[in-house]
Amino acid sequence: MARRATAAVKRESAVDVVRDDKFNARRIELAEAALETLGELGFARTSLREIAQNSAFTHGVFHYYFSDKLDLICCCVRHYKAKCVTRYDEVVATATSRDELTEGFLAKLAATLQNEARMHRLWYDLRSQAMFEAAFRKDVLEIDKSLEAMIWRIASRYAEFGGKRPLSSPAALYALFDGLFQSALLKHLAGDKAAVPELLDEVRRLLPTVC
Amino acid sequence: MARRATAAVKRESAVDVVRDDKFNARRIELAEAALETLGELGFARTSLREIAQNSAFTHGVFHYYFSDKLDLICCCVRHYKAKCVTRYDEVVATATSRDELTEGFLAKLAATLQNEARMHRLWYDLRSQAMFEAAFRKDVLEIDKSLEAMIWRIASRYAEFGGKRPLSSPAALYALFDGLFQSALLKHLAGDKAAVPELLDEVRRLLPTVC
DNA sequence: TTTTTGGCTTGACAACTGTCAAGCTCCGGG
DNA sequence: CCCGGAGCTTGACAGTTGTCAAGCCAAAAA
Repeated sequence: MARRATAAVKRESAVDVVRDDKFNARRIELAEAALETLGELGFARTSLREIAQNSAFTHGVFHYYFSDKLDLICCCVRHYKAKCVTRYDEVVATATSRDELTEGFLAKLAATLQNEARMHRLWYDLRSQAMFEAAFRKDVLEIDKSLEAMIWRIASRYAEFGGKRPLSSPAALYALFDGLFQSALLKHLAGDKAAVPELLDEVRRLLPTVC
Repeated sequence: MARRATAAVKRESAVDVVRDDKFNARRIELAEAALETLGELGFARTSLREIAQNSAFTHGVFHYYFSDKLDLICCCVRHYKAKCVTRYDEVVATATSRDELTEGFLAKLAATLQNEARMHRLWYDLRSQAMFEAAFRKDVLEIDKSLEAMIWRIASRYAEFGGKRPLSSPAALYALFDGLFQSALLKHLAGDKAAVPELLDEVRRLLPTVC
């Protein structure tokens, strides 16, 4: 890990900068591979060797790019964040009416639940891990905040279309939707075909009452 | 595990019944010990030897009383259920007004968050595990249902005092409170002193608007 | 008393874990 | 062309894991 030390040096040469970019790119590549396996097996059952086997590398690389396993997982969490906190922003930006926003949101919600179930169960897994492992807390709390803000943007826009303001706090609103999504995800993974439509119905009914 | 076979036999002698009672009592005793360690370390980091070390027994017993580790954890989950799904029922039964119900509920909520944080983070951990491990799903879904019913009893009683009915579905109501509790728990465990009062404020504000 | 048996311990097993040193390969700069 | 080092692999390490057979001991059964 001499690499991390050079990164701290004030004046880096151009070639060092390039090397650091490559280094970080590989870190992210490895984190992405790790996310795949983590999403498949969950935190408790995922080993470095298993991650490596589902990637183009061998298990030794991870010690070259990460100080230890926690460092890798933290990197995974941070990378995951970037991908998910703007998921609904396009819908918010392009919708021109309440109905359009509603349908766009619901469609994205359903698609997420069906196509990215593994990534989301991992999120819930890691958020639970943060309750035990202090090293995860900072990143997890940050992601939670970002997700809360994302939900708030949707609700605000929705209320705006009706000339109103959301009736509850950002925290309560996020808790509501996150709770519903989590429950639907579990049912969906358990093979409950009704999980997705039930979630959509619930959200469709709820939106006008909270905003 | 010849024991489980005898349990299936139709006509048991009185002595066999006593033996089975002792057997089940010990199972629960071991499950309770396991819950302690699980609440301390979380599912991912808990081994049978660690559980045994925090109990009065040695690691071999667990194979005598449980077919494997999953069997033990399932037993833990089921035992946990019995202890938590009636937590607020006394408050519901004794309250004679909206205010009394509110204050009783909030007090219990705060006490739970402060004194049983470890058991609750374990619940969230195991619920996440259920998204990966099918063996947990049935029990977890059942507990979730029971908890939803518990919240619904509170809300119904609260609404009743106001001569109203809850404004949302049981599922949405549970999602809301569960989401808020989960978020508060994480913040509380992260050392946020404001987590508990913030949760209480939020719930106090929310109750009149949903019921 | 002797025998049996349920309840628990002990110790061993193979597999698996995170970690890391040593060494390989191959590319860029000299 | 050669050489150094970055990037990656290999193999080994010490420790831990779930599992389970063998055996011990006290209490019940004979």
